[in-house]
Amino acid sequence: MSFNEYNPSSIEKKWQGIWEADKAFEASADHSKLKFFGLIEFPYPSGNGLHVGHPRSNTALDIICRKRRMEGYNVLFPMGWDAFGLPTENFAIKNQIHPAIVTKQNVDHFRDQLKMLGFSFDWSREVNTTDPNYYRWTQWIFLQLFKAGLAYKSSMPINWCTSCKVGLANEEVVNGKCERCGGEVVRQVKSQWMLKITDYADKLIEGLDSVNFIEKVKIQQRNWIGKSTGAEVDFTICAPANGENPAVESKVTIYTTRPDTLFGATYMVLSPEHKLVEQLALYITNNDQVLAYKAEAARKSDFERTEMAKDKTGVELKGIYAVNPVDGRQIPVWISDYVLASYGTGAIMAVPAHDTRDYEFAKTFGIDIIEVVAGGDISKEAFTDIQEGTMINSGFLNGKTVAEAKESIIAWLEEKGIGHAKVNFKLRDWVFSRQRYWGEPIPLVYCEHCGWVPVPEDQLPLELPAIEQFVQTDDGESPLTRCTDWVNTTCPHCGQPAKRETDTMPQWAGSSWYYIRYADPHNNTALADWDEMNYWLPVDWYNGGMEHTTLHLLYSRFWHKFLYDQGVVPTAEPYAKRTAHGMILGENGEKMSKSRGNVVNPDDTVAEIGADAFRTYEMFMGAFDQPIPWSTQGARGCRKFLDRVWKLQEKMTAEEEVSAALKSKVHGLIKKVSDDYEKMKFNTAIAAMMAFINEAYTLGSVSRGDMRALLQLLNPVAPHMTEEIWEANNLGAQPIYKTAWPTYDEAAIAEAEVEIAVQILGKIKARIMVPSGLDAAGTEEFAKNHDAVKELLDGKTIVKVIAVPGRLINFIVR
RNA sequence: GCCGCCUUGGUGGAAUUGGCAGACACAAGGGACUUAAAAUCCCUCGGUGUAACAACCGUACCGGUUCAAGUCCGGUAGGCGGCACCA
Repeated sequence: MSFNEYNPSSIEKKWQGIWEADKAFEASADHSKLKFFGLIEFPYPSGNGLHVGHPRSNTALDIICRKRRMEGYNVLFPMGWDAFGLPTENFAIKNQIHPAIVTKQNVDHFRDQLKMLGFSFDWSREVNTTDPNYYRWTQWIFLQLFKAGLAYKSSMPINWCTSCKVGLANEEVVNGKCERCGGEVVRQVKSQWMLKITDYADKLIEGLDSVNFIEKVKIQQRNWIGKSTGAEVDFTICAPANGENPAVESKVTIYTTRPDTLFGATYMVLSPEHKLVEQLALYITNNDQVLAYKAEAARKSDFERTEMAKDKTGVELKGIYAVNPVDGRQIPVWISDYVLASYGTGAIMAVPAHDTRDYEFAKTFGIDIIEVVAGGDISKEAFTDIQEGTMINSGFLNGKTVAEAKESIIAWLEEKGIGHAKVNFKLRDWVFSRQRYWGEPIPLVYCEHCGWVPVPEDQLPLELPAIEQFVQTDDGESPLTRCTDWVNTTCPHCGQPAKRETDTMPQWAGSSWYYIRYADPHNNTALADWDEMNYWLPVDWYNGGMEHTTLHLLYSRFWHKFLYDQGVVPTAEPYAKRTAHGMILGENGEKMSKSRGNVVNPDDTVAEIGADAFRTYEMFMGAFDQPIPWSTQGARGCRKFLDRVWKLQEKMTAEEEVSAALKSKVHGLIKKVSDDYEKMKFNTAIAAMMAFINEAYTLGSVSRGDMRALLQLLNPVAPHMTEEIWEANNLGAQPIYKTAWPTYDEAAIAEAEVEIAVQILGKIKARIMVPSGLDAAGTEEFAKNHDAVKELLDGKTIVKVIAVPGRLINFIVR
């Protein structure tokens, strides 16, 4: 019998055709079967096409899903397109093409590339966020948020990208620059739609306890939400500062996490934007200075503010003072931009002895430092330890620990009615407006009489009007404002003339719920049928990039939890399990980018070594969760491995069963590969298969049974060539993907003999073969009677023996 | 500054979680086949050392626990990621 050369391109096309014709990977409607919903982040179809990073995540979950199907699960492994967004719109502006056309071209290209790689996606459930039948439900969800009071319009200062001319969420600002274009971000007051994600802060933290996310993701989400417990305390502010009876008294509430240090508060700081600064302007004797400082602070971008974090600046509000409520002491009031208007109450009590920032500030401006927790050396630095230390100089708190003092002072404040325990979060509400064309229109109408009125649900989708000019207006408004035919409408409530909202939703909108749509992608009456959601949700395994931890992953958890509270979805969490892949770097070890010229194109690699070898290398190159540089040579090595698998056909005997010579190896391999796939240790699974192949070549032959096991195990990684070998040699009536995942017999794994190390005083002196299955006593007995060991122990007195069955024996001698 | 992770041959990485460090590859060197090259196959491949063994050293560095440490504990240095004046 002679064999053809391994020719990936024809084999891969052939099997992709068969899978498509057979609808091999479509999820079944049979809800009686156990389900498995595997998900990878659907890509943004950029004009550059797929890069080698995409297939890392895709192949990993493709392996898991192919294995699950063979294990008998009803598997849903869908794919779609997160297609709204800026790059497409910018490309459209530059080239005078409608973004919808660009999107279609890009999607077609991406789809071809993904199909080329042989992923077992259920293409019948493909979704596209720019499809009106899809974004109809994105709009519908927004309306539910609006009706529930979680969407509001606000003219708070927002992050404004000077280059994209678009408002950004906090999450989209990286080092003071726009996450997308790298442009300068400044604070600008704009009227924007906001979503109250802060209402879900606690639920988003608590929910983490119920899901199986990698720890890193949980930690990052918790830090981002930034829950802190402390107290709000009312201080009285008096003016003028001279005279026995102040003309004005007003109340300022401060937030602190250290109410225990109240006796150490020697001054107060307001953020420059604090409203009291304006209200008391009349009494502030150095108001010119104050106004100048405010103007300077406002001019600084957030980035500049952070850059200057080390040097504390500020201005004392002369002419007024605050009263420390705990002892009636008069303390000065300052404004400084180290106090943020957007966190807590925008005002703090400053305790320089026990807060590093306050300490720096006090040192700079020569303000009193009063130690109230003993244990540090406040002449050198602030003492901020809360575990150690005893209260001093603190009246009724003296002698208590920090924790005890906290409790007492809060009780005292509550009794006096001037303070209470308070929880704060770093998480900010989500800026949901974009002054852009290529996004979902926000389905609201503004009516002079009725205010903001939702577009009636039966009128959804509210489609994007066809326009020709996609650039923003000169004052940074959405291009939709030019489309007066569309903007001018009637109020759905009172019927009078009204205007549509021209802002669109951010890219995160469509991706916040797409996994739900996969359960029932063609539904025209609901975002998905309840029974379908009830069967498929939650997503059993979601793999993606760490960069989405505080963006997409948090946003979609928020939407899901809201929908759950509304009774729209059946589960409290969207994703049962979350894993993350490491980034693939260029061959020079740097991040792949066009400007660095180190981008590897999957098309070229697949043309050279085939999709199966490409997939194998993506999984073999290193630990799945670590960043790894690409190596063209390494990829070729994986092709060599598949060549050797291919040529193993020539070494196949007529024996149908697993061969006696390889029996323990085959069973061991089944166990190893099965376990490793589940742990995403694809590199060691493939290494084990390579070792098995090497063993088979050394032996000179394999049985048909040996080959079956190997091909089944390798199939999820290299699905095309394994099917081809299987079919060409009639190894089964069914293709591999319809066979059951191989099982192993634990007893069969054991070899007759195993090599163990013999140590004397912990140093390896010899290696001996011992019968397998011996316990510690048996191993010791056997070893002591072994000639080589006898020789080693000759003339020595054994003090102690440690035997680890199957591994080693250690003689402690004198 | 805070939180988290990491550091093993020339390179990517293994090591059943405390039990034979360097699996499996890549690169390199040598050999076979070939007129030659490619492909393929075989051998060598942490360091010192030896004719070859032996022996000794070796998982960033210093110290500790243990019969036994890449793995656990304490400290130091370097790198990566996230947050960053959040009171």
